Amino acid sequence: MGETEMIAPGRPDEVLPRKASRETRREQLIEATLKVIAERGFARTTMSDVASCAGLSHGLVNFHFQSKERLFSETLRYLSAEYLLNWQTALEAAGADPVCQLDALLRADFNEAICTPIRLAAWCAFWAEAGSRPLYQQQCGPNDVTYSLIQQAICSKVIALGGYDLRAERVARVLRVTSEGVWLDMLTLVEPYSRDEALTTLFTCAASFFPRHFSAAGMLRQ
Amino acid sequence: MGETEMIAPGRPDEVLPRKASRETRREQLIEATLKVIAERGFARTTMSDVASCAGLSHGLVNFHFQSKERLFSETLRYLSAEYLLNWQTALEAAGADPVCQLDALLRADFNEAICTPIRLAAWCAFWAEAGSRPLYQQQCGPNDVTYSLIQQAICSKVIALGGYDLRAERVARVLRVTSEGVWLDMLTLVEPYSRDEALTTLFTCAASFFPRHFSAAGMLRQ
DNA sequence: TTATGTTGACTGAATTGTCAATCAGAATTG
DNA sequence: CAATTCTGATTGACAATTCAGTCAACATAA
Repeated sequence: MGETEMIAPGRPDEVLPRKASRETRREQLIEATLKVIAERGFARTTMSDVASCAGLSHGLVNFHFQSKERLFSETLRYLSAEYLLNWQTALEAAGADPVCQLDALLRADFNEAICTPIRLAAWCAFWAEAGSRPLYQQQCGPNDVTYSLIQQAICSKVIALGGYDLRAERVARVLRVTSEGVWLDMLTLVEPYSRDEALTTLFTCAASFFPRHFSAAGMLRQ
Repeated sequence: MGETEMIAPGRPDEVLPRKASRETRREQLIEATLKVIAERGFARTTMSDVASCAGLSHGLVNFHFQSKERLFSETLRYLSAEYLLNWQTALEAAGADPVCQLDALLRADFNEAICTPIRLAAWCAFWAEAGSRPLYQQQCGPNDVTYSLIQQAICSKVIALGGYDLRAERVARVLRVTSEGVWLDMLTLVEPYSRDEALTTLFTCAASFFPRHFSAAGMLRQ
């Protein structure tokens, strides 16, 4: 009887039932993929690594995803969707004030849930492959464009509101790449700084564009 | 006389002598490695790809470099040294004025010789592997630290000179990551902008920190 | 029973690193 | 100046390994 497959009670997240639903397994394997990419790099990530990281057998990966290519593709889609949901949720919670919205958007990138070493490394790995495979553009192109447009629109409003003499497109671009850049620092620097310092750096940048609305600590009370 | 070594006139760089010196071959193979990494991505770069891209046989790669790992290591060292030389040369030519120095440093990253699609893609590939291998820190760590310190020192001088109320460390960091970020954009964006627009974006950032010394077009005449 | 998730051994293909044979060019000699 | 030797770069076949993808057998929940 079930004796052989006794699941230790009290850790439902660690030990999954022997047979899990399709969606559960897929997500489990995708999380394992992110982990392995972060630990071993894209080039040395094998299907067996992913399977054993998830505590499953090799064959299952090809059962749930049809190929390695698809596994990576779905992993990127997952990462991109998560990122999208994160900033859109933050934005909705910020209300109608453009300054609050920009503040929320900038903070969103440093949310504990998505600004983790594993996710940072995975993002960078996918960026690196962007040039040689259509994968990145396919999965992230539209999301990236949406993000840029929204951010630019918000910057436009802040510029109009404060009477600043700035080009929204470039300001938005600087803020976006600064955010990406401090992420990268956490990967490449020998002595990385904290997430707090990263966020402060980003706000230092925002404050220099919008000195009457932001400081290095974030938005100013109006 | 040298008759036997007649190189077809007009293309001394294309047709190499059948037997070339150690250094020449190594450089040729490293350039091929950069090209292949850019075209096919790190994960799908094989020794045979590199060899055939250089127009040489497979075995030669292992003859000149001992292993694939070493080939990548030497390639990164080459890239890093080239980058170092580029900004140091630009800095020396800029003279003693801190504003001129900062202008030169920012422009250096967009030098035609090093800001090419191939090199951009290769850098990003190495960044992606930075987390999982000691390779990046070994080859680039010291150079990166040197760059940061110099840039920070120059920013300090500009801040003092102009009486700005800014923290040099963070300003330098923002400028550095903005430069990296617009590089990345050229790789990941569906419709990348020009190198000119990239440089203008960087100067927009500098101008917001140092409005009395920089504009979106570069340093201002004093 | 039946559906379907799961396993692990197996296969074929790709790839890294090795090596003996080859060959171009420089040095040496006649 | 030509013939010869010598050095070391170059080649391509080969062995050993690794890995993606397949599949028949098995397990489990309904």
